[in-house]
Order: sequence, then structure tokens, then C-alpha cells
Amino acid sequence: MSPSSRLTVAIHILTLLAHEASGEPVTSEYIAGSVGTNPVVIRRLLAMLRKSKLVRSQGGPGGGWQLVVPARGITLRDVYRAVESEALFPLHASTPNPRCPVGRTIQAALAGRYGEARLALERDLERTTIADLLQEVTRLAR
Amino acid sequence: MSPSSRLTVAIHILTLLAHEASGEPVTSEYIAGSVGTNPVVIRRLLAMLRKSKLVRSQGGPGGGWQLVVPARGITLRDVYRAVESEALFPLHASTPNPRCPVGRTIQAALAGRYGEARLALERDLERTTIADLLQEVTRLAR
DNA sequence: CAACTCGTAACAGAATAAGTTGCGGTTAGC
DNA sequence: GCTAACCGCAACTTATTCTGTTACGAGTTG
Repeated sequence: MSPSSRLTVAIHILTLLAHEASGEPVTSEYIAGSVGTNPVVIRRLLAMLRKSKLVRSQGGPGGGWQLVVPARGITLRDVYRAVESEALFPLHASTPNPRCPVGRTIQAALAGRYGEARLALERDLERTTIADLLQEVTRLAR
Repeated sequence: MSPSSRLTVAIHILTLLAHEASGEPVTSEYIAGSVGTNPVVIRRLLAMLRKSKLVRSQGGPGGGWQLVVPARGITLRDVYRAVESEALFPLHASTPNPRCPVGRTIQAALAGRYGEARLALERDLERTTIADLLQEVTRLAR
């Protein structure tokens, strides 16, 4: 799996928004300063999070980003679904041989197993909320 | 996660070896014919599976590959560990800002959660063996 | 010794991710 | 209305990874 760090950065963003939840919107440039990257990278991820109705944006001076859902109501599974659309385990790059009994059927057999594995992963991610992480982060930063 | 199809192909290989378990070694070229790829790709994966003591190879005419462990004793977790060494969810590409309370601690907070998520995934993969898949494949191919 | 098979390095091409620049659109406040 | 501060988004570059391919040496069988 050549996963990406999208999930990590998205969680970072949401935790930061929960941390700075003073009512004031937070700019993508400020978030980028905490993450250590370019504001456009942050805005790309925020756009995905907005599509899942987790955050909202506002333009103009004093604008920026805010949580729509309270941190206690956002699980890591929500974030995972918002930013990782691809399959957990991709099937073959090239089609297996349809004249081989194994090649002809292995993908169908694997699809079900992979689906269960993804569910198991998501069930675990569901156990943690952004509020949990914020609490852990403030404990560690003390 | 930019995962790869390594797990899928490795499972395919092992299922095929279990299917052709007539005592005769199976060549990487034959396996490649079932998977639909190049023999070198197959040998690369087989080398990883051998490192985990799941298969053995033999050179020369009549040579090829065989299972070392019976199909009932190989779980998808074993295969996963053999071929997917990287982290399930990578951390930040660039280091977060150490002067930010969130940036300074988020990676430590996430490491534990990611570890649990990986365990949950592996526990699920452990439920299925190559023998299970072979049975499913022969049922589908009927 | 001849055919066969693995072992592995080296390279090419494609896909993906991360980072960057640029610019248009919108908003707040003077 | 003008200006400054933001977002929105397309386009491009660069780095990395994955897949596929060629090539060739080493070992084995008969």
C-alpha cells in the first residue's frame, strides 16, 4: 500500500481547529504553519472535509475555517472516509487469466474478504474522536 | 494510502500453489500465466514469501515453487506481514511545527491509534486462511 | 554438457503525492 | 467603491513508488 499522509494531515487540521475553537475562523495559512506545508495543500484537504460537512469556510478578512460538527462528534472513521476514497487493498493491476480456475475467481473471492477487513478497520477507527485526540495532545504538550 | 496490489497477487500465488499441490513444483512462469504478469514480478513476491518461510524454491529442470506450510496454516495476516512492510497510515511528509502545541504532539498521539488500527485490521485478516480461499475459489469456479 | 529455472540487478513507463505558483472571486471594513 | 485579506482552483514541477521488462549469472537435473 502506497498510502498517503492525507489521513494524518486531515486529523491534524481538525485537531487544530478544535484546539483553536474560540469562535474565530482559522486561516489555511495558519494551519499550514502548524502542519509544516503549503496552504494550498491544506485547502485541498479542507475541501474534502467540507464535502463531508465537517468544516465550513468563509472568505475575506477575518475569514478562515471552522468546525461544523463538535470535536466529540467526529470519529477517525469519518475523517478516513472523507479523505481516503481508494480501496484499502487494490486488486490485480492486470486482469488475471480467465482460463485458469484460480485466476478466474480469485478477485471475486477476495472482494468479500477485503470488504470485511475494511469494515474491521473502520470499526476500530470509530472508537476515537477528534476530542479524544485533542485531550491526548494537550496532555502531551503540558 | 497508496497501497499496491502486492497483497492481492501474493494471495493469488499462494492459492494457486495450494491448488496445484500435487507434489510437483510450480514455475514462476506458470504462475505468471495465471496472474497475467511477468515472471520476475512473481519471483519478487515469492522471494518475500520465502523470507517469511511460507514457500521454498528449487532450481533446474522440474524446479519451481512449493508451499512449506499447509494452506490451512497460512492466514491473510501472514501474507500481509510478508509483503506489506510499510505503515498502514504514514505520518506527515514534512515535520510539523514544534512550536505549536498540536504540531509538536500530534504524531505521538497518532502513533498509538494507528498501531491499534493496524492490530484490528490484522486480527480480521487472521480469520481467513489460504485453505478458506481455495475452497471459495473452487466453489466459484464450479 | 545442455536445457531449464531461479536470483537479481538495471532500466523504462505510468501513476500518485506533495509542493508551488498564479490568478480570479468573495468578503469585511474603511 | 476601494483595498486588503481570504478562499477556490487550475496548472505545473518534482519525487517517489509500482509495475513491467530485459538481461545475465548461478545452480540443478538428467
